[in-house]
Amino acid sequence: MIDLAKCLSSGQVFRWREVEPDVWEGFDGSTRGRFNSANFSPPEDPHWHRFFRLDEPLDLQSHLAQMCPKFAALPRIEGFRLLRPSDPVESFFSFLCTSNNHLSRIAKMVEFLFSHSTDSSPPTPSPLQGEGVLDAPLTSAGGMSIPTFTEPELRAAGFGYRAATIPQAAKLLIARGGRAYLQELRQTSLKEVQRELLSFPGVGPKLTDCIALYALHNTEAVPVDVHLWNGAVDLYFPDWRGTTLTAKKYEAIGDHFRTVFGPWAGHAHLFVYYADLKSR
DNA sequence: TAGGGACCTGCC
DNA sequence: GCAGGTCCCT
Repeated sequence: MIDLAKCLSSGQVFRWREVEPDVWEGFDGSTRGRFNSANFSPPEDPHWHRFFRLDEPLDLQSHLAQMCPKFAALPRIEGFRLLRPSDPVESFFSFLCTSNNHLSRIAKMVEFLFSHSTDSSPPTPSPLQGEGVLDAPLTSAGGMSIPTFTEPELRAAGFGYRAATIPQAAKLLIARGGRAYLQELRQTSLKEVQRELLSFPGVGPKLTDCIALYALHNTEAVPVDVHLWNGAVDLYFPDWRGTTLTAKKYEAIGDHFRTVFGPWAGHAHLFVYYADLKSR
C-alpha cells in the first residue's frame, strides 16, 4: 500500500496538487498523472513503476530497520516511499527553488517554471521558447525545455533572491550539455557529482544532495536540512544536541548513513527527515 | 573550521 | 519573527 498524498506532498516532487478530495493531479517530467489517493495502487505502466520504485521493498521502513536497530525507534510512517522522478531538469530546477523556502511557495515557483513546458499545455509563446532552450520544442512529442527566464521576469514572479541564481544556473547547465549532462552524472560517483553540482550558483551542499538523490537517482546522497539534522542528532549524534550544523558535521552525518545503510542511505534519510518534519 | 548576518516572500 | 540554505565575511 502506497500513501500517495504523503509521497507527493513531502518535498520530493513539487508539481502535484490535490485538485479535489483524494484526487491528485500532476506531472512527472512530461508525463501527466491523475490518481485517486484513497486505496491507491499504481498503474501497471512502466513509467509509474519506475516513479514509485516498485522494484524495491514495499515495506521499506521495515527493510531499513533491519539494517539499524536505532532506526527502528522511528515512528511508523505508513505507505511512504522514496520517489524516482524521471526528468533530471525538472528536479534540478525544482530544488533550486527550495532553499530557505516553504513548500507552498516552492510549488508556485516550480509551477511557474514548468507550466508552459509540458506537452499537455497549449504551445503559447513563453520565455521558455527563447534561445537556449534545449530538446524538443513544445510539441505533442513531449520533452521539457530548460527554463530560460531572465532575472527581472523571475523577480516579477516572486522568486526573490533566487531570481538571480536560477538564470545563471540555467546558463551554466546549458553550457555543460543540459539534460544530457545531468543524465551522464547518473553514472558518476557521488563525490564527483557533488563536486560538479556545487559549482552551480545557488547550489550548496544540501541542494547538491537533493539533486543527486532525486534528479540523478544516486541513493547514497543524504541531504541534511534542519529536519534531518534534528532527527540524526536524536538518533545517532546525541552529543551534538544544542550545537549547530557545520560543514564537518554535514559530511559526518552523510557518511554515517552511508556506512549503516549503504545504497539505501537516501531512502533512510527520507524517513528520518519526515519523522521530524511531522513531530514539530 | 566555526560563527554571524543578509537575502525575497509568506505564513505563524 | 522564522523558514525544507547559500554566500560572504570575520
